[in-house]
Amino acid sequence: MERSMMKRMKDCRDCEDCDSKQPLFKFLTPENYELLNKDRFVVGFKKGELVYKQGTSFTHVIYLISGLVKLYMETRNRNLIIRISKPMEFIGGPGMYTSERHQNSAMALSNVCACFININSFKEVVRTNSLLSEELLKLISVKGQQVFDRLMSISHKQAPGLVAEALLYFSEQIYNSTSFDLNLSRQEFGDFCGMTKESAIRVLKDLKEEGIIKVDEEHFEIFDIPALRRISEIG
Amino acid sequence: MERSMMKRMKDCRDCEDCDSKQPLFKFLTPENYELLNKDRFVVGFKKGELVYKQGTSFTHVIYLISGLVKLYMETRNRNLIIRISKPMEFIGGPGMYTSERHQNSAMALSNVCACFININSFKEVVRTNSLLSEELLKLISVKGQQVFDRLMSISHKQAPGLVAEALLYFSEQIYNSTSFDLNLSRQEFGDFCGMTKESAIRVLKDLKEEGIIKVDEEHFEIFDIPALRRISEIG
DNA sequence: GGTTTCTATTGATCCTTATCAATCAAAACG
DNA sequence: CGTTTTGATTGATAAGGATCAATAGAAACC
Repeated sequence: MERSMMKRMKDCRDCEDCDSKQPLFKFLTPENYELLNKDRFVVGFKKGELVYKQGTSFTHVIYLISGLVKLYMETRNRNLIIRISKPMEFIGGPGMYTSERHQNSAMALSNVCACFININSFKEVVRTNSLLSEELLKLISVKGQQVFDRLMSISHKQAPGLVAEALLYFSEQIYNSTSFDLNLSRQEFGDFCGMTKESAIRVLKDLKEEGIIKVDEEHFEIFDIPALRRISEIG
Repeated sequence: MERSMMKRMKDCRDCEDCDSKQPLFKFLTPENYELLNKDRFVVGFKKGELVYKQGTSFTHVIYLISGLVKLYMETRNRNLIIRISKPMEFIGGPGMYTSERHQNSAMALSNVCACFININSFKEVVRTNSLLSEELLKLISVKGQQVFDRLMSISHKQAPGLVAEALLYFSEQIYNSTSFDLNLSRQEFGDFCGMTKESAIRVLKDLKEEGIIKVDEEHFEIFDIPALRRISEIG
């Protein structure tokens, strides 16, 4: 395990003093903190390890302290990556308040450190803290909206638009830079775009030849953001 | 306006005695009812009329008393019908707790009677009633899950699977019968399936020729539910 | 070090679905 | 009524991606 991850886990003795405190938690009372702290534990995952699997019981709210995680759904034929989760986010999807089962799978894309909070404690806190519960409603609504937008894109845009959108997503939402090392294989990148890896590769090649991006193995560089935005918009 | 709609509107003097009371409302206190009742009003819509339009302010939670409504998103090229809403459901989508704007449009598919509840009153009630807010979390989570499932279907299944899924949806979720008059034009049916009307029509033709369904204008009859389920599953 | 395995890439081909155009019937309209 | 308009249907064609196959290179493994 990395030194930085060890440090984080060691520091993580009390949610109230947590280095990676979620904005949502500023609404918590001392009693809330105490309850959440009781059954809480921190787990480290290595790249490629499954954090949880579609269909298993939803026993813990999982809060991502460090690293990247892919959330994806599996079907007979192909996988679809719903989104990439980054530190200070909850992962687990909408299963918490629906079926008590995970509706998707989560896999570590890098070394990951995650905090597991007992689901019953969490729900109890939400139940007794109306500020928190309103914020959680907002949070779930925003996530829901993002899935809507994904649905619109995937059902209407074609390959170049989808790849451009994906590149903008990674640049602006995940890595906050026009230059980044993508933590996904080409297969996974295709799964994220909702197409085969071959199609994704071909579009990347076109974008390279047009001088809009540079790709070398896992390293991506975006030269022309406006062009990508244009391609993403026209679909 | 229809007689039945007149009756409903006349009867709708108090939410506590509402004929079409939402399961969610059993958690309301008398004070909650009073607050919701204050600014509440009922509106009738004729088939084809817009209940609200994508991009406008989210000023009211809209509760469907009678009739069917299509919720859809519009883009440059095509529309996508997200779902059909039936009586005793809230419509409005996730906009309530996100942007204060409607993220989709709603159009009456039949004569419709809907109850408009002031959004601030509604939020105030949710804020002060933890049972209700937990139920709302569940409700929003279930809707979110359904969008996920839609996303999986549309991104992976091909035309026959999508049409079969749509027919099962209308039969089982909307009309509760294997024989029904569809309130959608062929164009709208295509928008619901996420394809062009021509493609949808061709699939319907194939299903007719295989003896799985019968279609005459807007009247649909399903003879072989298991076959549809099979087609829907294999995609 | 040599073999095996896995991933990325490219080319060729096929399948699915969108697009375009034409026809037909029903409904709306003057 | 005849005319216009609208929606449904069918056929022909084209475009976009998926699939399959082959190759190359890198990484993993004896």
